[in-house]
This record gives sequence, C-alpha cells and structure tokens, in this order.
Amino acid sequence: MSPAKVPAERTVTLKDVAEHAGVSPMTVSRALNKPETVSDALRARIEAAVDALGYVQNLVAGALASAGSNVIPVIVPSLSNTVFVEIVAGIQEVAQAAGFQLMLGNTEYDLEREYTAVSTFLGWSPPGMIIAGMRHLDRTRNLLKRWGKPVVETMEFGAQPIDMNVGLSHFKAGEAMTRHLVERGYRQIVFVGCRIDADYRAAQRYKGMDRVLARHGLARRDPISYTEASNPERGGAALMEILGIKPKVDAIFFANDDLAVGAILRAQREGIAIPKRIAVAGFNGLPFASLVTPALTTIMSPRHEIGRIAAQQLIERISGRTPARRRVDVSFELQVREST
Amino acid sequence: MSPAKVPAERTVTLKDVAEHAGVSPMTVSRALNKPETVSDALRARIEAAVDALGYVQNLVAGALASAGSNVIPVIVPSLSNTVFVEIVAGIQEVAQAAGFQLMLGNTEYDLEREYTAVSTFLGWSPPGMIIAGMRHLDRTRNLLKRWGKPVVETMEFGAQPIDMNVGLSHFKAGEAMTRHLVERGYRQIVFVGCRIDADYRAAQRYKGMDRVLARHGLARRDPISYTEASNPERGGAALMEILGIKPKVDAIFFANDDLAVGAILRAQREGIAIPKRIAVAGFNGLPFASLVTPALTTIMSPRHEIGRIAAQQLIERISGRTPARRRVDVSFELQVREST
DNA sequence: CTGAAAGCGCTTACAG
DNA sequence: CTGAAAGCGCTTACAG
Repeated sequence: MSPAKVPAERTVTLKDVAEHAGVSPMTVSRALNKPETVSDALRARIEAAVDALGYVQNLVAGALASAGSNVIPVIVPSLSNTVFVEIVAGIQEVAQAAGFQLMLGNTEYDLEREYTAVSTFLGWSPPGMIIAGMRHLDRTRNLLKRWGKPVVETMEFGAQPIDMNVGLSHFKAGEAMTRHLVERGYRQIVFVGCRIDADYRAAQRYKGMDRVLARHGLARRDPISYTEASNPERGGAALMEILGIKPKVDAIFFANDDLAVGAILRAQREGIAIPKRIAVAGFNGLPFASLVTPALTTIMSPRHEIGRIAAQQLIERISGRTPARRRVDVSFELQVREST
Repeated sequence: MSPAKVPAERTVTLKDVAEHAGVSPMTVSRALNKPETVSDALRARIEAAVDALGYVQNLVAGALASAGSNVIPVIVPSLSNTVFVEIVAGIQEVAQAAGFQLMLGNTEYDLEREYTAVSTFLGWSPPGMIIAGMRHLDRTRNLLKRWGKPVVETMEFGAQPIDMNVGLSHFKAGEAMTRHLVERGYRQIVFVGCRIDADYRAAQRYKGMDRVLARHGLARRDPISYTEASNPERGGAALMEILGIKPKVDAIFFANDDLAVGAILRAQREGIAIPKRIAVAGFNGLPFASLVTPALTTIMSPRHEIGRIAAQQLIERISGRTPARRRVDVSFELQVREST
C-alpha cells in the first residue's frame, strides 16, 4: 500500500499571486484582506490568480507582521464534563461566526498546567483569551494582567476578575435550592459531591446551602465528597450508602445532575420511593433530568449562553468597543419537579 | 469601575533576553528549544534572564522562521454530540502531552464549511491535521492530498482515506446488533434515527442491519428519520408513535443511545414493558445506558480510544516515523443487556 | 559550544 | 488607487 500522496510543491506565496496577476504583492494583500479598497476588475483578476495557483494565505506570517492573530485560546479544566464542553460550544458558535479560531487548552484541574497553558498561548499573540473559573495561581493572574489584553473568566460570577467575568453565582444557586427544600419540609439535608476540594464551585453551592440551613436553625452537616470523578453510578451508590448509614437524612442535594440522575435510576431499580423516603435534587439541568421517573428537581445553568456571552464580550473589546458591563451575572433557574 | 489593567509594555524579545544574559540571541534560542546543546551554567543564566524580563516566546515568529507550527487542527461536525467531544478529548490528551496545541473547527455538518475550515487551518502551517469522517468535498480531499502532510480521518473505518484512517465499521456494527436481535427472535425490526441523510454513519449502520435482515429473509423497512437533532425526548416520542402506527414492530434499533435511553425512560413512565412488548437497542455506550431499567442493549464505540490512536498515528508521522498501519479498524463491543 | 547573516511571508507606514 | 521599503521575532544554515 503506497502512501496516497502527491509530492509537496514549493509553497505558493503572495508574491507568486502578484506576479501571476501582474500587480504588486501589496495589492494582492489588500484585495484579500480589504476587498473594498480595490477596484472590482482588479479583485477579479487577483481572485483568478489565487484559484489558478491554489494559494493559501500564510496566517503565521500575517500574524507576525501585524503583531496579532485571530486565534482565541480557550482554557478549560476538563473535557469529560459536559458543562465545559457546552461553554466551549457557545464560544465556538460566536467566535467562528466572527472569523476567529479557537485554540483549546485542558488543565485537568491543575493550576500549574493552567499557568503553562496561559503562557504558551500568549506566545501565539492572541487578541484575547477566555479561561474557565476565577481561581488561578497568582503568577497566572499577574501574567494576564501584565499582558493587558481582554480576558474573560467564565463559569462562576465572582469578585475581582482579572478583566471581564461572565458566570453565575454558585452560592446563590445553593441557597435557592436549599430554600426550596426547606419550604418543602425537608429538615435533614445533606450535600453530596465528588472531589469538592477541586470542584470549588460545588463547594460554593454547599456554602449557599449551609447559610440557608443556619438561618433556619436546621441541622448542618459537612458535605460528603467522593474521590472519584462525578458519574451516575457513583450517585446511585451514594444514595444507597446514605440510606444505610444516615437513615434520618430526608433530602440529598447532589453537586450535579450526573450524580442525581444516577441516584434516581438506582432508586428505581431498588424500589426506593423518591421523594417519599428521601428527596433528591441536582444541579445543571441535563436533558435526562426531566425524563427520569420521578423527574429531577434541579437548577438549570445556562452553559451555552455563558459561552456565547463570554465570546461576545471578548470580541467587543477586541474590536475596540467597551461592553456595557464588565461583569455579567447570568441567571439560573430552579426547576421544581417530582423528585422533591 | 476602572479597568484593572496595567499599561501594555514593549514586547520583550529574544534579543532582550540575550542582552540581559550577555550572549547572542541564537544562544538563547538554543537554550530554550534544545537545552541539552548548551552548557549548564549558561542555561541557568539565560533562564534567570527569562524570568527577570518575563519573556514569553513568540511562537508565531518561530513558526514562520521554521516553516511549521506545533498546532494541530481538529475538525469535527458538531460539539453538541458527545461522541465528537470524546474524540477531541482523546486527541487532546495525547497531543497536549506531546507538546502540541489543538485548534478546533466545527463544521455543523456542512461540507462547505469544512472546506473553509481546512483551507484556513492550512494557513497556520500545521504539521498535520485530524478530521472527522471520510465524506468530504472533492476540493477538500484534493487540497489535503496536495498539501502532502499527515492527515487522519476519524470516526468511521473506510476505504481510500486521504492519508490515514482510524475508526470503526458502522456497517459491521449494524450487522452485529441486528444479528443479535434476530437471534433473540425479533422479526419486525425498524431502524430509527435523526437526520440520517446527514448522519451517514447511522445510515451505514442501517445498511448493515438491512443486509442481515435480507439474509434471513425478514421484513425490510426503510429507516425512520426525524428532522430534528437526536435527543432523548425524541426517542421517547418515536417509541410511542411506532407503538401506535406500527403495532407489529417488535424491536427498534435506534441510531444512538440518546434516543434509545429516551425511549426506555418514556416506556417506564408509560408502563410499557420492554423488551416484552417491544425491544430497544442503541449505539454508542453512554454511561446512562447501563443504569436505566431495563438496562439498554447497545454497542460500545471506543470514542476516546479513537481520538488517542488518531493523535498517536499523526504524531508518529509528524516525527518522521511510519506507523505500523495506515488504516486502523478499532473494534466495538456488543453489550447485551435487559432491553432486548 | 557560540555567533553573524539571511530569510521565513506577510503587513505597516509612508510615498506617489 | 497602487507600490517600494522596512520590519515583525524568530530559526536555519553556515562559520569559527
């Protein structure tokens, strides 16, 4: 099996196109980048030359000459969590439509790797950057501040962003869900998550919950945190463990819907009555949440919208405009369903 | 609220570092890129200068000078489908570890946009490219062939790849599931998907099914294709429609697990006995598939592994080595569970 | 082991 | 509306 390859040819450059069209390279550059500054006839001739030679613009050279590229780095802590992927998808949608390319960095929740990613990406002379979360190494924050170009921190809404911030208040989300549970009459509520130390947004939701419980003079428990990554099976197992070890607990607030849906599916199989025996609540608003029986009470987080707004804000600033708000608190929605 | 920005400083270049360290720029370049070619003392002095000045290597200039970057473009048809995201995650894992960056292109299943993405990405002088699927415009295929650098087509295993190919045979997957259904005694089987015209991999699974049905002399039906994108709710609705309109159908082979799990959740709610009244099978192997009741019979596709192998093959070739196989047929696994 | 020269393929800024 | 010159910040290839 011989490789299905045509031998690599000499790179076709702007100069080649210019010669072919009988103009200067500068004119070709203009015809390509600012078509309106060139006469129609000339533009047609140049386009013909481009097609004839199969010219592909060297973006690297362009970026160097103009000291800037149209590549936007996006840094996320994980690609196995749908939540981040949906934010990336939202960013993609807006960025690609505006002619920007996305470079993808995955930190695996490691702040050192985040620093490395940021500083590498800076080497691509991007016009701005989008980064998930507001918890970074001081070095990272300083590097980005000194850099001085637009930066959007996404996911959570918080104080003192590096530059811009688009997200939701996880503390408030925790409060909102807990208020609902308390109103419904649940008194022994426990928070269950995975790797809550690293998933500090889940920890914020827990704090919101704790605040509400304290206000109502209800029993306050430490969160239960498992060491594996969130997955539905873990949610089901957690439910069974809690029923066994802490029979008084009457409601579980799971850190996310993966866990909560897993708990409901397990309950179904085991014949455990939800919410009668124990109530279950989640966070995120996964598609399956509304379809399981009982349907899951959860909080819808607008991931896609966060991504879109983040990209819009960034592009506004890249284009030299000033967005109305530097910090955007996107709202969430409590979906009360059957599981509570 | 004044922007939390420090004024942008003059860019620190290699030359600045060289002056600070008292050597030539060339030596700094070597110390940074090939540390082993420089004495320890010198390297330490240069690293100190880098830190002192906060130097960030300009990758754009490097890429232009060396006529190549370490950016690998990855082109997928969608980010809303988990399947592609998992492939991207697999690629990320291997590529990032080997020092490559990923550029992300989303075609939204539009082959024209795919062409645009490919030709734009070529302008970044990448050392190779990974692209989902084997169905492209002739222009796209020709462009990539003429380009002459390593290209991996992923997702499906097929004939005549542009260069390399890593994926699974969807035809065989369709055959395997159908053989199972026939063995189990189902005789009136229907294939249900969404946008099967665009989702040609689903169409290949259908063809595999059709072949097996024909061999067994069983009833062959056209696939049922909905115009919306795949989602669990659609799966549930499809189940109900088929029960109403085609009561003889005794098994549904869904194009993917999103639809199939949706069907099972709906059946649960409606009190429809699966597999007794009607059997349900899926494709992909989503986490929820094994947790619903009844657990879903499906085919596990190794998305993450496809991504990893694709990246490995590409990097092998970028590094000048020749992978053992140019085409890799990754295996899939039939998971027989309760729903059939 | 270290350095001076040339050049990668564009765009900016200045002329005409 | 079009072009000649200079330069973006590196690396390659050649010397010493």
